[in-house]
Amino acid sequence: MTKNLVIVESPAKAKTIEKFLGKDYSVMSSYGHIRDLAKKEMSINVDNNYEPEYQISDDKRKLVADLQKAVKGSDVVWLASDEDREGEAIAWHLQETLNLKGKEVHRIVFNEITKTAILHAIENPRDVDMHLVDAQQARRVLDRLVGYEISPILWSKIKPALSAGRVQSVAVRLIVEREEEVQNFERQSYFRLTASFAVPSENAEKSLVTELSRRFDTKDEAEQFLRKLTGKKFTVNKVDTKPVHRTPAPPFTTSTLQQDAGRKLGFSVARTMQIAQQLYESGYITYMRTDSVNLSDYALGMTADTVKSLYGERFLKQRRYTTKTKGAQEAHEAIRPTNMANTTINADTSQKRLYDLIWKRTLASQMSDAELEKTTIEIAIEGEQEHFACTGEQMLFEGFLKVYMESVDDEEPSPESPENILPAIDEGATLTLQTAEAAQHYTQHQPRYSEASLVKKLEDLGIGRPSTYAPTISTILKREYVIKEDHEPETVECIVLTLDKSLGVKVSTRNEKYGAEKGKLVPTDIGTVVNKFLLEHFDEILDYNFTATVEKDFDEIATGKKEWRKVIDGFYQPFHRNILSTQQNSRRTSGQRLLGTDPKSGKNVYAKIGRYGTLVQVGDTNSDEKPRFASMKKGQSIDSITLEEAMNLFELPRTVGKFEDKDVVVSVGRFGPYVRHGDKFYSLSKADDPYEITLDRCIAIIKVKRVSEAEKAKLKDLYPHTIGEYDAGTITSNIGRYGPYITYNGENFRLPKNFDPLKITLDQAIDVVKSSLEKKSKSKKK
DNA sequence: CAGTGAGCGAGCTTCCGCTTGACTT
Repeated sequence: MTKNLVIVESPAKAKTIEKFLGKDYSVMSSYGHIRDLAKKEMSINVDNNYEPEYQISDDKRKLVADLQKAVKGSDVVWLASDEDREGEAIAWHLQETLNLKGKEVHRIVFNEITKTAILHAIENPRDVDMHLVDAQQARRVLDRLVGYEISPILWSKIKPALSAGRVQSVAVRLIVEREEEVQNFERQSYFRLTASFAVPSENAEKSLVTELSRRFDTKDEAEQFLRKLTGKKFTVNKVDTKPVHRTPAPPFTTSTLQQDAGRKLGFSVARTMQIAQQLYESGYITYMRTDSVNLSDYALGMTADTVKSLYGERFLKQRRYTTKTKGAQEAHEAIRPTNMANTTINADTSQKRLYDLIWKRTLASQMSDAELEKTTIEIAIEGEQEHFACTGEQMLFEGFLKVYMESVDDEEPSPESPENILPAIDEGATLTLQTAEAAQHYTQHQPRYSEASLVKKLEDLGIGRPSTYAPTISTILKREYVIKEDHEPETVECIVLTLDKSLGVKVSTRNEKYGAEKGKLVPTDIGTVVNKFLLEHFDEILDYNFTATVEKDFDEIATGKKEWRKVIDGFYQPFHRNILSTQQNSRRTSGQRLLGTDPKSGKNVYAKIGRYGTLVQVGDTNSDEKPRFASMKKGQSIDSITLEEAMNLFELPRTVGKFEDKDVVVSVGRFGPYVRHGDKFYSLSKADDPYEITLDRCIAIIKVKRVSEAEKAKLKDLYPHTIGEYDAGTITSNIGRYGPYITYNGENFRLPKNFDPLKITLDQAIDVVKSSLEKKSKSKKK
């Protein structure tokens, strides 16, 4: 009997596939890449034709040993990693690493996890495609060269531990440039003229709210026009009705799921991915890292059945979507429920909500267009070129809108509500003007990027992959290139001109709110300075088209038209010369700004980036006397800090007084504001201001901390608490860093939430031990 | 855990893309 070993990338996939194949097949997972360039150094031998030095990743050693063992006991090995560049490389690394000599080795691919697809794949094996592997090697080597050669320049020229890369540096650039636009934006005022007309109808009079076809720049123009309306004749000169269709959005990809979950559920990109992972592992949805909008035949059939049974044939329209995304690799299907018959699932609230979104989007993608009737009414004004107009929509057939409406980003106008029915009206009818007003409005700046809209932009540029969108955001946040910020709305007084039949034009004001934004990405000083430095010296890498350009080369490597080492050499030679000259010739950059002179000493005061963050400095660096330094507070920035604010920073550390014969000193440290009393430190609460806090308040803080410490010490005396004796010895309870736990026979078991570690009975404790041991043995079997 | 920032020099930091599991006190 032939023994077969199939290796896939994901363990959840392995589990599913194992069911489809017979006893002769065992399926294991590689958990993604098993080998990579060593982390420590460049690990690319530039002088030896860019030979990469690969190393089994630390966390994969045991796995590789297990795989090797499995290979030994098999006759045929099937490398079934994903059908894309990275998947091909994984297959090759497996081939290189596992001892496959004497074994029959095949490369197989399937992008649909069904029995038919897998059996078909096994009947059509091939060899590892070295051209595709080389394209991946080129990608990997390029990214390492860029990241590991530019980053050290930043350490020496700006600040240690900074980083640069093909993806992250462009992400930061987008955010910096958007912020510049926002800061340079000057809002323009304009006047919108609206009027309502009485429309006679059977029962009661109805109103028709319309807007003038022209907007005015100034109040005078608006007022003039408004005045002209009195006594004019208004005639309906056009009632235009035409059918419109709306088409559903394609099924979710990683990027569109992140966007929709962000807008509709308020999830961060990372949270969406975490919950999607849980849904995937529970078998509720297909793979969540994908750039494909494609649905398998199986999924199409299943979704069609669901549409028919829930809404009937009339609502069904089968559609196949094709991707327009740059550089998409489409190794997986779109994100969809594994079983459309699961209209809802048994899970926690977040999982349910995300699943619901995926289910609805999938269903809607296979439903009929919504059919609407769009009506435009135009009302001519006697003797004027301008006219009033309004549009309405009436739903004739809901179609997919029955289940799902795609949300849009805040940069786009929100979709009109599908139902806005206008009163019946005839062309040529004369209408009576009810009210008219001209209201001032202001133009608004472009919205700042949210996590999800940044992902969308990166995807449009072809930068980054589904598996890296979330990590990229966390990297630029971790480096403190950008922060997430809320922006309070600004209240602006707007002029409102109302036409009053007897009195003419009445002037009043109305407050409007502008510029409110939540959870948007904003660059920090470091982000801005690093971006400027990179643009000045490495504009090629920061170019929005850099990735697209190198991807073309990678494609040519993949088709065998180019040799990967030559492509890399063509890039590296000039790049490395630039690295050397930048290191040699560029000056240290600190983003320094002169704020003014210290009123006391007359010395210069600067704001700049230092080794540990942004700071203010009094006195010149090269003068005889050592300058004084103070760290900036959270929320302050080089661009916006004033001289006065800067000088205030020097009031710390501040001696507030004496307590028990020891100095009480207030300051701000690495971990926030604190009080020091002798050699003991006490954190200040958020409400306490280190510049204002009194001695009494400091003493109170010290005393409270002492009491709580004493209580903790007392509590500690109670532990370890003896619960009782069992088979192998005493069971005790304790409280550790991660909450209450019990110890038995040298092993620790976490205590479920509803148990009090001091009151738990012996029987309950034994239960906890037993059930934990059961769980452990189960997971071991897996 | 609660400093620092110049300069000296040790030793450290860093990329993108593929995948999940951790198990402490």
